Amino acid sequence: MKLFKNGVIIMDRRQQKTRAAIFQAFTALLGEESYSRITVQEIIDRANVGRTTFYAHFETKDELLKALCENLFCHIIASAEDCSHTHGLYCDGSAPESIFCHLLQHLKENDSNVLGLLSCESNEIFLRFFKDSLCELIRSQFDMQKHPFGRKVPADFLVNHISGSFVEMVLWWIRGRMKQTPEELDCYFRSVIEPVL
Amino acid sequence: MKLFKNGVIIMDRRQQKTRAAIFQAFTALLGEESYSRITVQEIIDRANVGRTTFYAHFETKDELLKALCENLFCHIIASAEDCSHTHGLYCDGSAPESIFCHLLQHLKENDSNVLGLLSCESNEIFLRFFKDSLCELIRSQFDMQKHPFGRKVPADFLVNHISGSFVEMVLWWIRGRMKQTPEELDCYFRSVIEPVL
DNA sequence: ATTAAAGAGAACAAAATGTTCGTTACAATA
DNA sequence: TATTGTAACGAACATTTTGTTCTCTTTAAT
Repeated sequence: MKLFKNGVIIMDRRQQKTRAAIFQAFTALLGEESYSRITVQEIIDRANVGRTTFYAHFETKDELLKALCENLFCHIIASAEDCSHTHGLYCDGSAPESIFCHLLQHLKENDSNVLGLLSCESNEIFLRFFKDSLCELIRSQFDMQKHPFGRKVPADFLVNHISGSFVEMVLWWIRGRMKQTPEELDCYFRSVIEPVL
Repeated sequence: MKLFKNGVIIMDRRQQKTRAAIFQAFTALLGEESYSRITVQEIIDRANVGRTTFYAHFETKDELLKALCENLFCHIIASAEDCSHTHGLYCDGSAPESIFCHLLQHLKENDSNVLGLLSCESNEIFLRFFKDSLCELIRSQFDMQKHPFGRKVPADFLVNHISGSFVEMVLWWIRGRMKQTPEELDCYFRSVIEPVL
């Protein structure tokens, strides 16, 4: 099914196409009904691929979901990592280009319809995935810093607090139809996070 | 199916039993496999009720889930509401009996196995439900208070931030095998929340 | 003791799952 | 360009799950 070359996975152009078609169909369906109600039949009908083809790519619906998550967040997190290398987490209070602002802007652009998935009926799954990625990102940046709360509160707790708050904020933003700009949101976030950094 | 008396629902003792049996079986199954993999057949086998009986109580598996959530959190939130009436949200910084500490202690006691559900594979569903209940509770307490952030950050944002942070903390606590006492956790939470109140 | 309702259990159609074929179409090589 | 491997097709299939419809029995409330 998959060919390996120099350690990286090379995909047949056909595979890429069907994979993309399945992802797209699945994403669209998630906007229409809850995850548990979506059937493989619906997916392959919309994606216009054969039944066998689907099962050749994904063992189950759950696997498809997982693969979609990985696809989605690896991009957004990678670009945030890039950003954090040059600017750091929140070292200087006045940095206009924080990771968080960067992430929010990235979300606003909404490539590959992350927002659609984060606001669909079954968004909890994506939220958890998003948060897990975020935790890793923040942790890698965090232990570099010395924080005054060092003894009072464990660093692990703080990493979770920051990631969790951010994800919950994004959810709040989306549910409120995204009336605020990324910059406004970033300002809110700094207000509640910087006092504890 | 259901009899009404003075506006409240009165249940036949038989109904109560089967309902309880179904809830219990469902809860146990959620600890063993993911929600999407659980079948109605498994539930009725474990609960030892007939197929017809199940569908007389719940239209779908999703409805059962929803009913379970409502059952779970109405108790825990009601007792927290009680507590908040006497002590307020976080008015005085040294109150040993905050809503949050109360909630954590309540969770620690773990009646009706809330912790099991919050740590099972499909816990996202319960988390959202928990957070929604919490948001309402905090909102009802919050707008009574005057907070210094009044202009800088919307109250709505703060309510979401507090509820969200709390839920994320509980999740972190459970995932870390609950090594901290409710009092320790409450202390952590105050450290990150009181600066923004 | 009477009555109304709930559960058991079997049987059923319809839908969804997951697998196995042989055949066709295409993509990456030489 | 010809060759070769393999992805996709599609039809057919057994199996599982769903949701409904019966009849009959048991139980709770009064």
